[in-house]
Amino acid sequence: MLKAERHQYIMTKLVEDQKVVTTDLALALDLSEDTIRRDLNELDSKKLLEKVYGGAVQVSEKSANIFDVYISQEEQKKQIVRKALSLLRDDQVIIMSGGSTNLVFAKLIPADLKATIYTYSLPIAMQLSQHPNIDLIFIGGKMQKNAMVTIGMDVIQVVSKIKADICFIGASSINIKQGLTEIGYEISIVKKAMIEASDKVVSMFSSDKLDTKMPHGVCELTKLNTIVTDLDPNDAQLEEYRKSGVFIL
Amino acid sequence: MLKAERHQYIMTKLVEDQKVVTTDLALALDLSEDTIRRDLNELDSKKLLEKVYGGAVQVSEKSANIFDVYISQEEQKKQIVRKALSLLRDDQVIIMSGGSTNLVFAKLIPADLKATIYTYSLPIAMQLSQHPNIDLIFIGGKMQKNAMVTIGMDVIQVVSKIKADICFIGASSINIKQGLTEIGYEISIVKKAMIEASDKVVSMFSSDKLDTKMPHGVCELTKLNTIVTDLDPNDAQLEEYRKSGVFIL
DNA sequence: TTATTTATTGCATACAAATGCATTTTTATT
DNA sequence: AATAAAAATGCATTTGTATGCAATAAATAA
Repeated sequence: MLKAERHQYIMTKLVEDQKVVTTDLALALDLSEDTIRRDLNELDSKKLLEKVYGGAVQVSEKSANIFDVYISQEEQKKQIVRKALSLLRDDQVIIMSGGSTNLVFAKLIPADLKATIYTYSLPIAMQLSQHPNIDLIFIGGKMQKNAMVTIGMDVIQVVSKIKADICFIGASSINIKQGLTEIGYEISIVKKAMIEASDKVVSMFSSDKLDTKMPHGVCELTKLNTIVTDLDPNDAQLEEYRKSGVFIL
Repeated sequence: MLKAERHQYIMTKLVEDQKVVTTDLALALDLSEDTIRRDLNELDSKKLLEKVYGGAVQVSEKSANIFDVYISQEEQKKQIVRKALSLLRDDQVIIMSGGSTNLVFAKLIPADLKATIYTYSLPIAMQLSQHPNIDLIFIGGKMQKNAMVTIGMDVIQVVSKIKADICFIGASSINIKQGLTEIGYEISIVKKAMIEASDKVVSMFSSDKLDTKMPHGVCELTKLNTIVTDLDPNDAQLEEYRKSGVFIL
């Protein structure tokens, strides 16, 4: 009896009885329990069943929701993005980068805003697809799976053809000298293209990103029209940024 | 009796009665109260119920998430797609359309499969972005927000340049004369392009789609290599489809 | 074909999990 | 505060599991 046959038998039995017991299978198939256990582990790793102590059961119905995106310090981020809502106007063409701050922003966009939004972030697109009045365009390409954004030349090509009124760029790091910097090269390129494509550039980030740097430059501070943080615009921490001429919300 | 079964029993009982009592369960399952308590504590730590003095009660309804995608008759769909898993091979280039059946399929793709998958469905991309070994390419364009898929010329252009080994197409309707048909014109066009781009065409759908029609044609039955339904391949309902030469899984 | 490698299987052994019982601690109720 | 029920804790026993190893079967190369 081939292994594949055995697996088929086990899966059939599992559907019939909702469960299988290691010892029963060993008896029925005339094999050692070891072999059965190895089979069950193999099927488990393929997510075809769930191995449990003594046998296996069908894959659990609940299937943990993949679509839950955890947002750290959501309250703080809400405070930031609420300020940025004042920058929105009807009929704008908007580009949004990824990042959890932008995701929170997307959640809070008023239901009556009519606008066209380009994004390359999967969670942001999911969020905006719930919005009744937004024309949503997803910028396709190869997915960077952990960040759930598309990257690469396809993205650059599309972005560079957009003529947007405003773009909202998340920030990994920002400081006076280098301006915006990113940990990933590819993301930095995409953000450069976003900035070129937009009349107005807004960056939202929490204050712990201030005065930090990453390897890949995105743009000088002077390219930014507006930055939005959790701090009061007059906060001492923002002194140098104020001097650079960027508008602080 | 496996522990998993017991937990299942407890959860069922909990839904029926809104509560469970330690001593009753011990009696009903013929186990010591200690074991029941350990079970209840375990389920509590998994947030599946709330342990209280003397037993356990239901956990308060968890908040509905925007990202929750409701799948009707998920069990039936699982049965369908499980059959289709046998069509997957390492190193295939795959195109997947949208639809909840395909979403269920995406969930069940074994973790060790290495493949490249193109899709234009947001939920499917979210799902596949969790998969460790799949190269995922999202096909961008204007979002059709209710279906959470991209549509339009951008999609067609990308799809028509793909050379795929296999495509998985959801079906709105299928019948002998017209073959696959769709309610939306744009989706029908995209699906046509998918079929052209793929060596092998697979369509998965539940049997209630059989012998129904929609306004926009996608393809004749003969263009399909394989169809997968919840029915047994030899079911009388599939008689005419068998005659058409399409392989039925 | 034969030789070599690789995968599969069963066994022995050490290890971990599950369970019930006795005992102590905690909790709810009067 | 007193009491009875429930829960926690430590322990012994049973049962299931992981691991290395050897024998065998299957696949691949020469």
